[in-house]
Order: sequence, then C-alpha cells, then structure tokens
Amino acid sequence: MNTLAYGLLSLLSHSPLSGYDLTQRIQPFWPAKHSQIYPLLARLEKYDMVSCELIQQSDKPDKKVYSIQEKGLDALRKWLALPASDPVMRDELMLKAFCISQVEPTVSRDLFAARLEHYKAKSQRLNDKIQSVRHMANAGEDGIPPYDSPYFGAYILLNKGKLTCRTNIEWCEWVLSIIPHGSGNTVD
Amino acid sequence: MNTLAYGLLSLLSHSPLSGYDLTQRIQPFWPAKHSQIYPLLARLEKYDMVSCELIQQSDKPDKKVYSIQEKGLDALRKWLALPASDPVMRDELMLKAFCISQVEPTVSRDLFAARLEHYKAKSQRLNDKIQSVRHMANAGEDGIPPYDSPYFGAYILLNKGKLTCRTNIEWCEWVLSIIPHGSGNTVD
DNA sequence: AGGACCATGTAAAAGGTTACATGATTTC
DNA sequence: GAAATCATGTAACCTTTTACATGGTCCT
Repeated sequence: MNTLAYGLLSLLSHSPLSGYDLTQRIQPFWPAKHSQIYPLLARLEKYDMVSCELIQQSDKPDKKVYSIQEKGLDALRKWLALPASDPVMRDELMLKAFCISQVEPTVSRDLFAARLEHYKAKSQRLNDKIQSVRHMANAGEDGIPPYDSPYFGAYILLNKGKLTCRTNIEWCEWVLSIIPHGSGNTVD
Repeated sequence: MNTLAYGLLSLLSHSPLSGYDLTQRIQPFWPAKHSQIYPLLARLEKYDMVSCELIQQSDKPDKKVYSIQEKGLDALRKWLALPASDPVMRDELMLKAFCISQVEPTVSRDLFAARLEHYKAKSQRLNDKIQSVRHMANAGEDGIPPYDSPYFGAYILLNKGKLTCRTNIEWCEWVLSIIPHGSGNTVD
C-alpha cells in the first residue's frame, strides 16, 4: 500500500469511479498515469479494499466502476491518523532561476512570462470549479460546507489552490518587473 | 542528461562543490539522495561537463570537488533557453484533506497543526538564510542584487520561498479555524 | 560510549513515465 | 477525413528511495 493507493481510496471514499475517472481526478493532488492506476486498482480489488462492477455503455466503451469496501475504509482511516509526510515539489523553473544570470534577460523573461500564463490559466480553471462546487455543496452563509460533508475537503483544497495560484502569479509578476529591459547583453 | 543533471550544473555554475555539498544544496529545488548524485557526477565528468579535483583534508575525510566546464556551461545555457516543464507537487496532506470528513476533527486538527509547524520552522530557516545572503550580495538600496550577479537568482528564490511559506501558514491557520471544536464524534 | 556530521560509493527495490496495443463514438 | 474523448491494459525504460558498506572527527 503506497501513497497512490491511499489516494485512490481517498477519491473513492466520496463516490464510486472508473479507473479512467480516477486518473483524471487524482492529477491535482498526486499526478499519475493510467498505466500506474489500472494495475493498482486490480491489486486493491484483490485485497478486498475495493469492489468492481462492469458497466455496459452503448454510446461509450464499457467501463469498470470501483467502489470502496469496509476494508478499504478501515485502511483509509488508519492512514489518515498517521502524520502526513512532507510535501515534495520538483520545479525546473526553480533550478533555472538559480542560474538565471547565465542567460540574457530576454530569455529569462520568456521563462517567467510562460509560467505566469500557466498560473493564470490554472486560476481560471479553479474559479470555474469553485463555482460548480458552491452549487452542489449545501454551504452555509459563510460559504463553508459542514465538516462532515464530503464537500468540506474539496472546499479547503480549492481554497488552497486559489491562494497558491495568486501567490505564484504575484511572484512571477514581481520577477518580471525586476528583470532589466532592453537588449541586455549580460553574456559576452 | 536529465533534469537532476542540469540541476547539478546549475549549482556548479555559481561555484565548485563536492558531491556531499551538492546533495545538501539541491534539496530545496530538486530533492535527491546522495546515491543518485554521486553516480551522476561521475557521468557528467565522463562527458566533460564537469571536472573533478581531489581535495585532501586532515580534520575531515578527503573530498572530490567538481567544477563546471565550458561544455557544461554550453549545455546549461541551451537548457535554460528551453521552456521549463510544469512543476510537480506531491503532497499527502492534499489527499488526506480530500477525505477529511472520514475522521474526527481531533485527528484532522493534528494533521494541520503539524503542517503549520513545518511551515513555521521552514519560514524561520528562510529568514536566517535571507539575512546571510543580504550580507554577501552587494545589493542596491532596494535590496535587489544586480541581474548579472549570481545572487539575483538566490534572491528571487528566497523571496518565492517566503511567499509560499506565508501562504501555507495562512491556509493552515484558516483550516484550523474552521475545523469544529469539541469531542467531535462525526463517525459514530 | 553514543550520536551527529563529514564523505563516498554500490545494489536492490519501488515508483513513475513513455511507448505499445486496441477500438468505438463524437465533433470539427 | 482528422482530432479529441472515452476506456482499459501491458512492457520497457527511467527516476527515486532504501538499504548495504566503510570510516574518520567532534561533541557531550
């Protein structure tokens, strides 16, 4: 049982999902390809953590829908009580930023401009998602869903996403503002 | 040449370092163990990206100090001009947050309290580092080192760290403030 | 005496990505 | 007719972690 396995159980604790759906939905939290998900689901089924039902579809290909079982929920709750290991972030731009003085300002501007666009697009997608969650969750006046509703988790995660995006946008804009303009022949 | 290799070249573009030092310093940007670094350095040397000098020490074990070579600098500059791939973040707490309603508020409070402490400690370490960089860099009145100084990169990265820490601290405190208090028997 | 830090390496196992494989339906 | 989406799976490869291996110095 690795972290990805618990990640799948986490998603399945809200509702049954197919391997295809799980692959899409786990991306924001724990990126993984379908080639990793499908075999893992088979293993989770073997250990009775999840059950599997074949759903026949006429318009789309048939699919296997997985549901979490008692054993899976027990494992999930035990894992939840354990301290979360430190987050791991791997970002090429951090490495490039470190030796930014090796290249002309034009080159580094492109790097940060691209990243700024990346976060702006992400921010837009997040706002859309926040709107749709507000619809579904029976949130109070403060907009906060009750703790024991499955939307509480989604709500705090969406907020984290928003804060993180905003911080990164601010940082990129600040960096762009202090990179010197002009022809900028720093090398040679 | 993978990203870790370029990461090592990035660090070596500032100053020559031993494998041991490189292992320590790359952690904030691209976590890697020494078992990955040492063989990579040997490979970089084989391809003339870096050169290696054995430094004998009396108080401490002897060490190998690596310096970047022309070929390494060329490779580094070519890589810098390429767009940076998207950052990858893997955080167990995000997965746990998703199914937070599965456990009592006491359990989830511990999770977020621990993460809050993690970021507070990180914030403290960052402040110390920022102080020491300010000393070394011949920064202007605004505190910003010149673009072509090697401290420019360190400066913007330290600032990113500070912003990220602050955002995460705020988020953890906010989550703790909306997790209900009391005995909290949400699950029977 | 025990633990932390310095210092370098290899081997095995686990985790993750890319490529191979197939095939239907829908949208432009 | 081409591309995107839905849907599942395996194989090969690369990356990362954990464990094995060694040994000196410094501090308590």
